[in-house]
Amino acid sequence: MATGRTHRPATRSRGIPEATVARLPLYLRALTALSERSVPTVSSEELAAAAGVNSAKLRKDFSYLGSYGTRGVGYDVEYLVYQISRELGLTQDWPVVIVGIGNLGAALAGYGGFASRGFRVAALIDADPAMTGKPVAGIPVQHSDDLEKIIEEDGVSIGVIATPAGVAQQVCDRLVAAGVTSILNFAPTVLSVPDGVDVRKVDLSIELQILAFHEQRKAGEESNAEADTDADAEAAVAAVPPAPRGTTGAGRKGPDGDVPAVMPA
Amino acid sequence: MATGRTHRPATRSRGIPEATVARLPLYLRALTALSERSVPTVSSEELAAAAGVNSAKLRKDFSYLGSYGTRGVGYDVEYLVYQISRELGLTQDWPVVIVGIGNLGAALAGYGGFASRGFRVAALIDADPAMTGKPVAGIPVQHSDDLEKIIEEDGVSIGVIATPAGVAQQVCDRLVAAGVTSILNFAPTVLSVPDGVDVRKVDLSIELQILAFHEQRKAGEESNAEADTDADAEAAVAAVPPAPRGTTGAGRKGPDGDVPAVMPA
DNA sequence: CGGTGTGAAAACCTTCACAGCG
DNA sequence: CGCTGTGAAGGTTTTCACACCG
Repeated sequence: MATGRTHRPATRSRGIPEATVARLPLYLRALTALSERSVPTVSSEELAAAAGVNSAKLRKDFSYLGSYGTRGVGYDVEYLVYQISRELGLTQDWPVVIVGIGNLGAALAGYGGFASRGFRVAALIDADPAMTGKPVAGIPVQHSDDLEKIIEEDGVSIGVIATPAGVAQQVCDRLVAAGVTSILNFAPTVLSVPDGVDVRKVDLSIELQILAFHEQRKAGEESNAEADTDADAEAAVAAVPPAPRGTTGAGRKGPDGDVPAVMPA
Repeated sequence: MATGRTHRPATRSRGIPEATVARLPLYLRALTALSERSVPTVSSEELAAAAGVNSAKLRKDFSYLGSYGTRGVGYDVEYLVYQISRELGLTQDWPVVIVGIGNLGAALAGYGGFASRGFRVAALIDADPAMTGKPVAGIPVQHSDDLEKIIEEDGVSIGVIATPAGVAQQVCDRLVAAGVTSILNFAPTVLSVPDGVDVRKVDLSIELQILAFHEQRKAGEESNAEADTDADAEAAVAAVPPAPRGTTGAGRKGPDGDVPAVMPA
């Protein structure tokens, strides 16, 4: 997902796999819940269930961090919470700026999960002068003219972009120029950034589209239960093609149904 | 990510890899932009750049859909838009319900990307009676008592959960019982669902935590280029730890609280 | 020539299954 | 005994590099 540099060419063993890093927050959340209920230890099986993964994966993941469990017993909850927090860098707190205070920005500003886990909303920034000074989630919105100043003064290295797509790249450029090196992008655009800057994106409509894909698949399946869709697909091969422009003879697949109909322009 | 069943044990060739499916929406967006600018054709190189991936990957991805390009030329933009839309199931439109109309729910309701790409917000649902009837993004909020009725009447199969974590599972259960088979979950909880139901989750704080991890890594790197974080980490393991304990001594909660302050390397 | 489509290699991730420790 | 930690196997994804075609 990160557009910037490739993470760790894995010089030697110390590199924790990306896939594992992406799951650490999940484990952390589950552990925090256990900790709040004063549960002292937990087995890989139980923790895995709480985090929604399987236990072998969880143990493998933890093995990259070190040997923090006790055989025959499980993991010490408090201790693991601390180790994972440290690994994720959450024992220090990260000032974060949120740029673009529309509904989404406001939702983010008020999101409890931020403040609780090592992140501090250092500033809310919006380009609309009418917003300036208005408090959102208890924090007064500042005008984007001051973006650079805010970032430098607070030593902000993480920025969240919740602006319309049209201005996302220029906001991004300003953030990066001011010293931000990690960006969480909610705008539906591909951001380009220099090497060394990490970008992660969250795209609502992409997630829905992926669901739609699977949903469609289910719908197509429901007539015949098991070893099925194949015959279907194979059969359709020869039938469909609307031809890119010239010839029809070439194409391979072209699953269900017709061609024309929908699709705007 | 999907908690439900495993997607297609790949009985035969018809399965498009998950990783590819996840990128199709990206390509589609880039293509739509080109289409709006009336660009007739595009090469894998150009399109890959616009979508933020590399061209070999893009060609591989497209090869799973069929041979839709023209050698020496590239891809026909309109044609590809259509093919990908069809593959993703966007040529039909999907009614979607959004449950939980706080800031986030409101942001989702107003998100243009939904309506434009085959999704139709069929209903906004909230448990707060004070919200009932209030229009958000032009759509009147309905009370959650009517959830089942709404879903059945509109034939909704995709639900979005934007409620607080505490009620997410029960909302999920009701959605599923009423016939929803795909869920996009914004609440920071692991949902459990029966087989056949897909869940995707979007978690704001997880994304930030992943960024923090890389950010920390960068910070640790900048003094000495190579293996130093190693010694550091190794040392910390031996020195810091509050000991995996042998005496449970009940739980003190405060996660970060009592743990040694080390770390800032 | 320029650019697609694709086998084959490499990298990465997950799952299995069990040795070994507390 | 119960459960962790981990080599090894199996699967998936990415990348390479080049044959082949318009």
